[in-house]
Amino acid sequence: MKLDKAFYTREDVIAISKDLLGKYLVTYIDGKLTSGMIVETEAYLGVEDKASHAYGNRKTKRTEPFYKEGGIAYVYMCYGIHYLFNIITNKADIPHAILIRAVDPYDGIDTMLERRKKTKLKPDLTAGPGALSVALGIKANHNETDLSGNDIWVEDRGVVVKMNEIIASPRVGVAYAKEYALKPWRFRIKDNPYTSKAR
DNA sequence: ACGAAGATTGGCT
DNA sequence: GCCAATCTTCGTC
Repeated sequence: MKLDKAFYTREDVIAISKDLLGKYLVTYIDGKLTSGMIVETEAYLGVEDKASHAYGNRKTKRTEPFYKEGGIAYVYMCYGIHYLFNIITNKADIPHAILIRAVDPYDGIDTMLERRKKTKLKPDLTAGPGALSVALGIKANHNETDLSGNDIWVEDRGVVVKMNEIIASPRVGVAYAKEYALKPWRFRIKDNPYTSKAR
């Protein structure tokens, strides 16, 4: 069943990041249903987190979604090429976000292969935030999409991920964030082949 | 196999 | 201008 608003508006973004592991990210875009089980997430703690776009309550056009109530998508372009899909959490004006880094393909694998211009199902189909967005058809116009709508949502399909199957590690690509670069706010499911390269 | 570089937009120093 | 929450391609070993 679809996760409701109450799931996203909780205050503990780290707990939500862990809870999202094993849930299914589903999109219905361009008339095609695609989905995958979330296997890797990263928490961004907003105001106090130097790696976050919303560090220090930074407010720009780009960061506007951060200040809305949890349960919407934040899609932004990185390196001018890739769209990264994030979920905004917590209440309005508290800029927490969770980056979805990898999913394990489930529904609509043919569609995902087509979008990624691949012919064979390999672990790189949806490993990595940029690849995942392409596979699921997520683009810039999906920024601020309400996750209780019918375009993008997250479902609980009864998969249980045990605590000892969750690996916490430092985030990548955020060395500039000083002490926050080392915080173990990246979560993945142990031994899942779709998590992006181990570090 | 692995490492280096390129693509390209937005926001900050 | 420069750098970023990245991925792919190309060159070399």
